[in-house]
Amino acid sequence: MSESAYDAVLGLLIMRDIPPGERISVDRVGRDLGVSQTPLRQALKALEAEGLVTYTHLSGFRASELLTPREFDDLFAVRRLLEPEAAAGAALARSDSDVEFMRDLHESMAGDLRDGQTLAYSVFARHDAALHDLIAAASGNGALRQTMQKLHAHLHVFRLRYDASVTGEAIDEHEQVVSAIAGGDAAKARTRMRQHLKRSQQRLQRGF
Amino acid sequence: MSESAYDAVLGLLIMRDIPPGERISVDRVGRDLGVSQTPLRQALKALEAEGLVTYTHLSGFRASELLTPREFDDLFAVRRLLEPEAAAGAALARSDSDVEFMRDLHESMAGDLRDGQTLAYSVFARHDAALHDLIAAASGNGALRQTMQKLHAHLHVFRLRYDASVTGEAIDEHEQVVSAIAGGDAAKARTRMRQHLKRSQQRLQRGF
DNA sequence: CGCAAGCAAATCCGATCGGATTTACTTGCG
DNA sequence: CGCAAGTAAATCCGATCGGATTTGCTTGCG
Repeated sequence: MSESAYDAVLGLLIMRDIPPGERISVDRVGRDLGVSQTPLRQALKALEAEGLVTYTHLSGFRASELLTPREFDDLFAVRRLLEPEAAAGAALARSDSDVEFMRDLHESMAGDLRDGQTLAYSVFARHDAALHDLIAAASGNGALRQTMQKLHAHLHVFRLRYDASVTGEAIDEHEQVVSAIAGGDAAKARTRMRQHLKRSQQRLQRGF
Repeated sequence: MSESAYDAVLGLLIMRDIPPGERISVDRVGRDLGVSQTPLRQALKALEAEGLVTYTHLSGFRASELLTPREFDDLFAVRRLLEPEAAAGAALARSDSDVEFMRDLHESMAGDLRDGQTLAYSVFARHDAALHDLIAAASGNGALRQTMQKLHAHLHVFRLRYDASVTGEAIDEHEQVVSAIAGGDAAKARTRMRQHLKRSQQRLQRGF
């Protein structure tokens, strides 16, 4: 039950139902979600360990603040260290089903974009996160994957720029990365992921 | 109070008072530590989020298993991605007090080694973790530092090889890294950290 | 002697209570 | 009218309760 509380609060944070910086009253949120304080406090402590909420003694929990421009850059600097290597590793270690899942995800994104023109950023962010995690998983390095997951890069970025519109560029770059992985070309996968992150950062930076 | 419970359980895990894989009874440990179940379960949930304990519904918590050889290699692969960059960043961004703290720590380690000949590995591991964290902090990249902290590399390695004896090599390598950082030479700091990690991995691997 | 069934102890885990602290509002005084 | 003091409501947070599940032991049967 504390697990469902974790998911519920995570959803509230992602969708900005709890805005960044706002206090999280265990009493109130517990009543809203229909869970008691005990499991909710466990969930909030876990979210604190992941850096998504902060906790102060005798003052309670509050949602983490939005990333500063500096923190945004730092986050992408770490991503640039990790993810190109994940892509390279995936190119060497991927299985057929890995590639299949990536192509499915990519097709789903590309299809949505063709249909509706403006793909809701919330949908894109979720799919994007899933694709990057798939690549990390395909690398076979569990520690690398977990490290990337704990960054919660997509969550932080979405909170920052939840009104962003998605250009087709990101989708194109994904296609480039995925095909390099499918082809087993580690060097190409690495550089294309590096390129994707660089451009993605630039796109999101407009608007700071 | 859940914070002190967190620290207490972390200590039990580090010192193998709770061996890897062993069940953690909330009742029992709570009584031993003199804290109640509510804060203890919060602490355990946080430790679960950090990967140090696992949790199964209706079965409770248990201490994470020891690293497999594969996981050990994966962990060091991630460290090799992160820490050389942290060292390079520290060389560029370090303050005088950063360097001072590093030298103090290093001197403390070197001094202990000269005196007692065989430095207890538990002491070394703690100081080593502190030094690596200092370097990460000096880089100025908070995301990078947090990412390294969440790896809990030193904790996992210590649990694996808690009986290891420390050679002077590690201390020497630290000296090399710190002096490169103090000198502001980013490239040198990067390669020396890379070297240190490589050798450290090799040293610890003997005994698998 | 082996195995299964059943019972008792331990454990899990959410709900709720109560003391302590903080926050917000109101009232009264300068 | 402004500010300070006091009070009430909300909140925090650990302790404890009770129902449900698991685990380990014992007992009895084949």
